[in-house]
Amino acid sequence: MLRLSKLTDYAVVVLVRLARCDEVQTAPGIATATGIPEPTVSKVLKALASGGLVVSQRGARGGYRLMRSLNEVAVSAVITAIDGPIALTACVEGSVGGCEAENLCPVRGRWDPVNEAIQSALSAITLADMQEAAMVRSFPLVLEPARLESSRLDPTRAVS
Amino acid sequence: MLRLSKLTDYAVVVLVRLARCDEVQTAPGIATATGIPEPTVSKVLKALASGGLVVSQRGARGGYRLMRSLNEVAVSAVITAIDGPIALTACVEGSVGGCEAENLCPVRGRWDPVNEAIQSALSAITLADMQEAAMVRSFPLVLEPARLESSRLDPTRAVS
DNA sequence: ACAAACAGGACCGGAGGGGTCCGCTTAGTC
DNA sequence: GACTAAGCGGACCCCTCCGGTCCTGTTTGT
Repeated sequence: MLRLSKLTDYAVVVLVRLARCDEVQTAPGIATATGIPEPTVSKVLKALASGGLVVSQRGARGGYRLMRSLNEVAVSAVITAIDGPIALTACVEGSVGGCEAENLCPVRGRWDPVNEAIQSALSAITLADMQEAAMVRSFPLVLEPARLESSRLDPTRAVS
Repeated sequence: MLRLSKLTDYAVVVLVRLARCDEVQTAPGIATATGIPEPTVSKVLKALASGGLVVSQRGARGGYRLMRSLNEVAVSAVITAIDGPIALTACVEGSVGGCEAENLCPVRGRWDPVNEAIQSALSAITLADMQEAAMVRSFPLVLEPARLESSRLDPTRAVS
């Protein structure tokens, strides 16, 4: 299913929310504004901060602020910040020298072109593009009358 | 991490193995040839058969045969056969009307362009491409002396 | 000094996937 | 026609990972 972690989804919401003004916004404030639980918002923001997508202001009256504007942030950057490096992992990931038949295994390196293709695809899409896509979905009555309803109820609204 | 299921990885190995000859090959035979446990090979082949990537011959002297040649099979087809539709799922997948703030939620539809980009990227790569990439990795001494070793030991050999 | 807010880690519960097994059906072979 | 090799479909378990929460610092404005 090529599942993307839900945290990454939250990250996009938080980043878009952060783009609404230039001043710092607190994690509790974003939580109430977006409906995402506060601890989760905090967790997401920490990851985004360490990923260089937002800057944090500690102490009282602190909060977070966008580092770059939305059209300068690629989706790949968000995914990398939340989920780590983008990779369709082959074999057992994280196990150092775990596969005993490494030399015989015909899989080694096989997914590299796929990884590169996905990487370039995700680098070409910015958060501004995603925001625009969401905007389109906000006016389904005009553009695509049947789409909102079907997509809301159909969990298989996948691309393929 | 954009994790891809290990079963899909196995599927590629199995398909490449199947491409070695036109005659039917049994699941136990492929299991011994690839080192993948026999029940798992069987499971993968079942999924590939229902996905139309291989055809099965039942009964004694039965087995599996490729439906199309490797350069006619896109990676997206394999992923779809094993893992289901390709989608970076937003919100809670499978829950019908689970999100109570659907109209307010700014996420709805946001990932659509990303899904489409990934879909097109995966459709452009065939198993023949992956096989070729694996072949390059088979001669690291000539092409890239340091690559085999580093990639073998480094679980973070991701694209980004 | 106090309080508000971030930082960093520990922790837990549930869902999903890897992997296995079993009974059934099909179809060559002797 | 019986036997057997092989696929078919499903049930099942265990383990890992992720979502989500919490707690204890540390920083900094008031």
